[in-house]
Amino acid sequence: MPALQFLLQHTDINSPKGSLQTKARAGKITTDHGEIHTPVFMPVGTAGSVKAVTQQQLSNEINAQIILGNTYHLYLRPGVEVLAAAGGLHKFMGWNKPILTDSGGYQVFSLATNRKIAEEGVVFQSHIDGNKHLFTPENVIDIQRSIGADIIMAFDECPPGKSEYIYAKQSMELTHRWLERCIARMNETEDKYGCTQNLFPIVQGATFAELRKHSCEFAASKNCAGNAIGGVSVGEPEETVYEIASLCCEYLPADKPRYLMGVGTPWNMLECIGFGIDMFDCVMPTRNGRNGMLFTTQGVINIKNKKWATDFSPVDEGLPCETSNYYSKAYLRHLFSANEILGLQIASIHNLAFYVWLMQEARNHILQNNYAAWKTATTEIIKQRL
RNA sequence: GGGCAGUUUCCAGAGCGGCCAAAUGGGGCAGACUGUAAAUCUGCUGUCUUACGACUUCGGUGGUUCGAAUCCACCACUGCCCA
Repeated sequence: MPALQFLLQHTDINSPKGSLQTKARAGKITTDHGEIHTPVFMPVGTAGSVKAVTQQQLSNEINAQIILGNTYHLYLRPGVEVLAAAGGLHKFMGWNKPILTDSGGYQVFSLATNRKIAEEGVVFQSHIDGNKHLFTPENVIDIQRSIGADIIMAFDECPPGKSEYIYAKQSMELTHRWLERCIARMNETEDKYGCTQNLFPIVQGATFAELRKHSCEFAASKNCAGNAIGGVSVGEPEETVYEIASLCCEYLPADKPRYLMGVGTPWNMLECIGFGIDMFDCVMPTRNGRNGMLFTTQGVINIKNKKWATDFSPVDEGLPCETSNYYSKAYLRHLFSANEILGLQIASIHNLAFYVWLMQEARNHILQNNYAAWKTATTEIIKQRL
């Protein structure tokens, strides 16, 4: 019995006749750690930290509703024992809102040179010390139980976007068998720390419509609290991501939240909201922020460029974020030039605030029945290079 | 006044007769980054040219040599030491 509830509050389908329509939805997810209004962007806090950002900033300034952690990273460091002794990741890191943990499936992809996949599971070579570790659907569930995540991701294989059909099919089938083992493990283990934990299956199938459809139907048949679409934005063109997301939304249940994993750019998210996606996560606002790329209400800025050296206007005046309003572009560029840590912090806070704000705006416009028009106009602005 | 060391492309600094438009680092300029092995990575950085290539550079002047950033002479600066 999942404690996670999804209330579908409004769909763009209800827009007045004759107006542009999409399949965008506004909803509310309720977990034991609080509510999540969708569409939502979830900042990535891989190793129990959203890089360069404090929990207070996440909560108060960025208005993050939920963050991610990563099974693989947290398992390696600090390890399950420390997390269990702390009473779970929420207490350990001081974050009282919902947490979603990725299963380590993405590391099957990103650490491809250091792992070996088999039916039983995946043997990883730690990127930290080279030690070998076995991940199975069962122990990945156990680890995520110990982390204490509100939303637990099934263990999957995330194949490259350009995978051949045969490989994609076999990989998807393996992911499906692993899903059944994850579900079985969930059923035979208890929630930890007094809060309900909910498993989300992950749809795979690479770029093949037939496989994606089948994978969606398979995931849907498990009747989990929500469903995720994986294996996107892993090397395939943007248009392909849209096709997959759009297709999957047709086959994933409408009364459950849909999570598009690892996506993406601000305009990627706006597009996919239009297909009926509710949840996103991506390292882009933090990683690209640390590398000098700022997403703003006016467009994209490379703050390292000399053109900003004497631009004393705020990083982003159009955003309701104190940090974005307070510091100037010239100052932030200086911090990057001088290799000052504060620069990474400001850029990360700003980008995350922008992502979260963008989702709030999207939600507002869905509720106002004018999402399509707003999306088109907004995309054109925020996509341009300044 | 005497002795020694040095003067290289934006900076620091290699090079000590041809493979040098000149290592390396810094700085500068630009690009990449999508469930984080990333405060990272990749280009470019004398002029002209899409490129091939051509042209002008290594304190100044003059020499030696087929050929000089590299050798010689003088000059100009700079640093250290002795008076």
